[in-house]
Amino acid sequence: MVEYKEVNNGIELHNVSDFDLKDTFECGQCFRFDEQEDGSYIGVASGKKLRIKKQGQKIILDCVWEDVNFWLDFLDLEFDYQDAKEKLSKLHPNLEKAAKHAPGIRILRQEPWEALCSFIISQNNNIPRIKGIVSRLCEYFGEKIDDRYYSFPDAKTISRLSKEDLAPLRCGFRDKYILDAASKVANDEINMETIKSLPIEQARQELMKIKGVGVKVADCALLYGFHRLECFPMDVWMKKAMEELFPGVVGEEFGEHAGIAQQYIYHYMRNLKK
DNA sequence: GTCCAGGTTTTTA
DNA sequence: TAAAAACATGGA
Repeated sequence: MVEYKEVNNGIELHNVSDFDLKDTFECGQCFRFDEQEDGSYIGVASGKKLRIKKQGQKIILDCVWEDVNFWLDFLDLEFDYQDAKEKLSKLHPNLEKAAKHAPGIRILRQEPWEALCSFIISQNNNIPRIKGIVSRLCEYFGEKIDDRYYSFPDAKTISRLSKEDLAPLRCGFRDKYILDAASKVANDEINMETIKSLPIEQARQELMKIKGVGVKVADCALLYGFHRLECFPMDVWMKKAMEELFPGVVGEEFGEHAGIAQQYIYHYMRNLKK
């Protein structure tokens, strides 16, 4: 169990291991946490703002006291990643290598709608531009938290917009996909609550009713937005990684925690290229 | 100017 | 049915 106490500059966490800020926030799973000059990260989730930093071995949260449990959950700090890593590492030597490359990754529990919308924007796009579009989406249509930060606009808000309204986002052809997703979620044609407990293939099919959502975007939404760890999203990087590092292996073979393996591998592959 | 980016849809053969 | 091409935008 993670424990915490109030200290002079925030809330100090105890009993946290297998967690690194850079590994977690820069492994490609989220687009709304940015590193600050002092090495801390600031981001927003569910309309709440968090500043988080490492001080020596200690993690310090800067947030409202009442939100601590929300952030512990969001950061997935109660899950035993060491155990998961040990089990995954036994499956393949290259998976062990990948896990050691970014041992502090945790799969964030992002909001379903935000994850879905973000990964619709991600298609045929690069990460800096995805972050820019998501940032403008929040700035234009989210609710103001302070002078610099905004919430992620909900589906109902976006469903009332037109392509013209979305023009300043400069998201290109993805505008119609965002609007289709927003209207289907807002009018309950697709129920996010229901999807949470649906068998994985049915959940995938539900999300794929949205224009612009194929298998990969659906899997990303399920893994990052619904915390369905059995999902193993395959993008161009993962396809390359599987060919080169795991010939003859398919993602399902990594089992109930395949999604965690996917993050280790994705991050590892991208850093190999540099 | 060309190529490419955490894909998907549409068109073509 | 399967393989190309198109899709907006912007940085390299």
